[in-house]
Amino acid sequence: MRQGIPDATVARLPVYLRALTTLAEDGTATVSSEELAAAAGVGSAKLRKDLSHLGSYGTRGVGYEVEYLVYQISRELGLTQDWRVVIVGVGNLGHALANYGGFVSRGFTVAALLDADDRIVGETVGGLVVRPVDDLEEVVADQGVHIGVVATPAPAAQDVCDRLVAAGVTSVLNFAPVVLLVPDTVMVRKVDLSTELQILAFHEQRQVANRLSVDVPARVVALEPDGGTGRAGVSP
Amino acid sequence: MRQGIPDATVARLPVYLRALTTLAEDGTATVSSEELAAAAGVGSAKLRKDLSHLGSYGTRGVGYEVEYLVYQISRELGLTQDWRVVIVGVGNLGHALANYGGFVSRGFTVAALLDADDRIVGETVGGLVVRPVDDLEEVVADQGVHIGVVATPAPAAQDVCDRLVAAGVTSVLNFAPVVLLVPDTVMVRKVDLSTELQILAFHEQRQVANRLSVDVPARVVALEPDGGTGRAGVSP
DNA sequence: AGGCACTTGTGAACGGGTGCACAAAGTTGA
DNA sequence: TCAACTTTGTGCACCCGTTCACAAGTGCCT
Repeated sequence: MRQGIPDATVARLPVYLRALTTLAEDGTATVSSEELAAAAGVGSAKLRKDLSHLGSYGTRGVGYEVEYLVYQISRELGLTQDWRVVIVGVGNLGHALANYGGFVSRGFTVAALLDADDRIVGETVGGLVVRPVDDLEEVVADQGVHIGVVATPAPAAQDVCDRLVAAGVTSVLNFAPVVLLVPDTVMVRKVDLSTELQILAFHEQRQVANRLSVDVPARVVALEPDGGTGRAGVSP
Repeated sequence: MRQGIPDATVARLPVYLRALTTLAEDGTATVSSEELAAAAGVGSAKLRKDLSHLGSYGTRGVGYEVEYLVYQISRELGLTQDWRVVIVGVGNLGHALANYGGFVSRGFTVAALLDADDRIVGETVGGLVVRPVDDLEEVVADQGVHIGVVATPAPAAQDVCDRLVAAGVTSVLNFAPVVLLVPDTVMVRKVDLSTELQILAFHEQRQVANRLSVDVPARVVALEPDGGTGRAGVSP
């Protein structure tokens, strides 16, 4: 139970945490798995199983104490300690990240902003002065940075990543549209805006296809309980 | 094979597409599953299985023709048509999105930028004049918008989403840190920066714990490395 | 023409995650 | 105290995705 929380569960814990803090702000003291699951947009069984991986923090017949659960999830995610983050690349996205309040409120501290462009270095963004990217190694070492955020243009990303890793960073959040190569001791997560849009486009296209096939003899459509890939009999 | 491409595969197609266009720019004509898989950061077997869902587009003994595969994936993702996108909320993140080149290059057109703040309305961002959020319904209808991007603060997100859906949008990309409720005919994808960081923090924490326990008899794991948040001895 | 080297496409085994359904455990009210 | 009710925690069956391993197909060289 304590041993090894499934990845899928870990990925959902922040969602639960968000829902719980909202509930706490509204003054809710306890919450049932059903309610919390609804707020988080998952099934109640899944939620209970997820939480059971952390321990037995609920009370049968009652539910979960909001504040206590917030603490337990925070602790499990490692949010009770302060993580220092360095953001490399202060373009449009870097600006957004530097000004994003969600970091600080969750126990993350932006240790520094770095950029290779002389025109940006020296500017103040989100309360921090942008420093030259050459300070990378110094910043990571002196400030004890754990997490690197890569928000550079694609061509610079791998190089920046290499330097982060060499300097001792073991987790990287990558916004650049490239696949970063790292030693397997380092964890990389990628966020790609255009990828998300393309996935949406795929489903849009399929929906459109479905809509068009509505007036087609219904026989074929009915077979697929799964909502149907709809592509009934279309041959290329 | 033609019937219903798995979600996991769809999510990877944009990655393959990116790798392929890079290869194409470098003048590569054909590529093996091994090479392409390496460039995309996945296993070669997975890549082949993914591509096999689209059809038999490879040549045994040779590999895949880059340009042809680009076309096939693009078509499957629906990128051969132009999708019109409206971005609601032109704060830091909205700015970044509006200026992001990756949209246009992939067949997405930003139809309009909307914001509720009078101080921002009228500004020109990424070549477009920001319009008041009241124009939402008009924009969606007149411009034939398919996809809505929600980049508003959390409190406004659900309302904006409702209006998008009511106006006819069937896909939503949500950057606000809330779970959007939509009818199940509408598809929502969520991108949450702080969620990603929290997942990294979890793995960081665990790595640190592992490092510490290397030279310690394994039993001691139960100790809290966490610098005394107080609640150490709480028993249920 | 025939063998060799290479690469795709896929059947089959495997593993992890999801959802159901229910027993266990706690609460409330009489 | 006891019975009725609520809600958690979990065993189990199922499903989807991943990985392995290999037969089948293709080009090249002799």
